[in-house]
Amino acid sequence: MTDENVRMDACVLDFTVFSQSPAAAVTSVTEQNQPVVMTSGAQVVPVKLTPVTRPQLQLQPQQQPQQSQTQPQQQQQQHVLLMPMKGTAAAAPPTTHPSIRPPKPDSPRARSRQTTSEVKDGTPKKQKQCNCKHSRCLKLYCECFASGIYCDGCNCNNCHNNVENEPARREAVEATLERNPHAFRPKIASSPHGARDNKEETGDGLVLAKHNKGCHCKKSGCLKKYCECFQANILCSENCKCMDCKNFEGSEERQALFHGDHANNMAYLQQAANAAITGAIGSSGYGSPPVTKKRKAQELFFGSTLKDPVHRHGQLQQGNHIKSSALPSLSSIPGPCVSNAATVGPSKFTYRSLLADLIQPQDLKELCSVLVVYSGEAAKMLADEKDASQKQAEGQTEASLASSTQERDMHDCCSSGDQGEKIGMEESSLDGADVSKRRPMSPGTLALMCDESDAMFAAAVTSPNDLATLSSNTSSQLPHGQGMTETYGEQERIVLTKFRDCLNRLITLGEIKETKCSSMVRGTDSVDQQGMTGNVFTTAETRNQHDSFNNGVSRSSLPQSRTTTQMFSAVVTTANNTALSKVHRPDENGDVKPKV
DNA sequence: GAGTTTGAAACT
DNA sequence: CAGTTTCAAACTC
Repeated sequence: MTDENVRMDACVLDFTVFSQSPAAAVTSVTEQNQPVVMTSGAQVVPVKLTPVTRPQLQLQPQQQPQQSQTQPQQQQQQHVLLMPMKGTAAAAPPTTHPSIRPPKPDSPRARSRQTTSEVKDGTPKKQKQCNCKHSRCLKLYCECFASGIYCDGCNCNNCHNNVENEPARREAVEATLERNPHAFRPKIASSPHGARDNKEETGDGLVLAKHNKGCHCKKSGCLKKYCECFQANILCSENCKCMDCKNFEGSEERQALFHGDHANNMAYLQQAANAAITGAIGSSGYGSPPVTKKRKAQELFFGSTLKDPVHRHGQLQQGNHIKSSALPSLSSIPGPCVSNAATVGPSKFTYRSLLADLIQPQDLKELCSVLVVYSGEAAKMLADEKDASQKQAEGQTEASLASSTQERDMHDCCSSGDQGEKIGMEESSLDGADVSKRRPMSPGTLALMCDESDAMFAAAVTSPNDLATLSSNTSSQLPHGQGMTETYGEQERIVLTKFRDCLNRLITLGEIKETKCSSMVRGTDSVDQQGMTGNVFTTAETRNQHDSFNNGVSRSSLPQSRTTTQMFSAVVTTANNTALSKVHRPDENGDVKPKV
């Protein structure tokens, strides 16, 4: 038995850490400093669960030799069964970062079901329970077992996935791992480190992770939850061996499925899915009595008509390309593209994010600028409050020097082609005496200021004066010494608070838009699909409503970012009345007023 | 709620 | 490794 690593997650066991050094001891703790049990062999690991998870299970004392701390009873916890790994570190998936790891289904079948069943409309719901009858919940058929947790309150028969049958369960774990050392590893590659490489947000909010093994769907078109990819809300990838796949970006069937209000139009959506699948099957001939259900049938379609039955997914664009020969409406969609109403055509559904026309790149830029300004203001405020006398003692010379230094730093940072590397280089280079000569900005501020493209930032800060003022406001007011960390914390708190306000407003806008869209879908049987195409707010009614957010100004006369801009402005206004009311705001003098 | 469909897992 | 069977969830009626 080799060592294995497990990282605690708020809800489920994250097997991605198996990629870490096998010898590395697990040192993770829960938010409540709950230790992670880390030994060889199958283990019982206490895991703090989110409120949606199951009630706490009893631990076998002998199985938690390192668990010396008493679990707080008020905390709902789940004991995740650590699976023995047999030297699988080499083939482990990318590592993840706890802070940015997205909600990830360890097993698409198991985890995504949990996710979707637990949280709906923001209301936590009880975790799905298995109904195993013949597997004793000791095979991967069992969601609980596959998820590495004990069955608890399930509807299973002859369940052995519990503490009482821990030996049997352990055997089953080992047997499973013997068959497939990666059995308990996440099937969805969702490494944050590689997030920018293999994951990205599509226009409709879909996360482009990859299923490690890929699905093998034949009949569902990968548009039903039978499909692990679909269930995990990811697109099929080149790893998939699915037939007649419609779960690729640009797929109008998929867009039709996702279009509209997910929660309130499931029947509609499913009907759309069925129509899409049925239509595709009919056109492809797959729906006709198949000679065999096996994949040999693929060969019948190869080159015969329209379908590449194997690799017909968006990433490869193979299927899209082939299918487009029969679907001219899609033929103009180049590569992995975001759906475009103009190219899809007036009679086709096209899904777009409800926020698609609310958020523009320049809005993000402006938001960053606003937050940077707030960061500077916060620093200034704190500096004034905490260290007024000290700052005066230090004199203006040093402050000026630091300001100019910081200005240069920021400019260098933001002029760099690779901001991330630049930051890293700066951080590493500041290990020595250099660090004492500079006044580093708050990490959050640095991230805000540097984690955006040069062009965006340059556009946000339209003049060198702005840049200088920003940088000086951001850091030059900071006192030296131990107050720095405290200041950073407060600085980041304020910035994050403002950012949260922005997101809340964005959510509100999206919800309103969503409500309008869904009512549109439900309210009429003859939905103008053209109106639904590309922009869910292209009907007169919704446009008018949307315009209400623009203070009555005709949307056609507005930049599309207007709503977001107003949102940011509202945040600024709010902040003026709250946390930063005491702060001398540069924009009051018109110097560093955010471009919002 | 029963029956069917589906595809992953398990098995041969 | 491919084909077949088993299994439980998803889905349909």
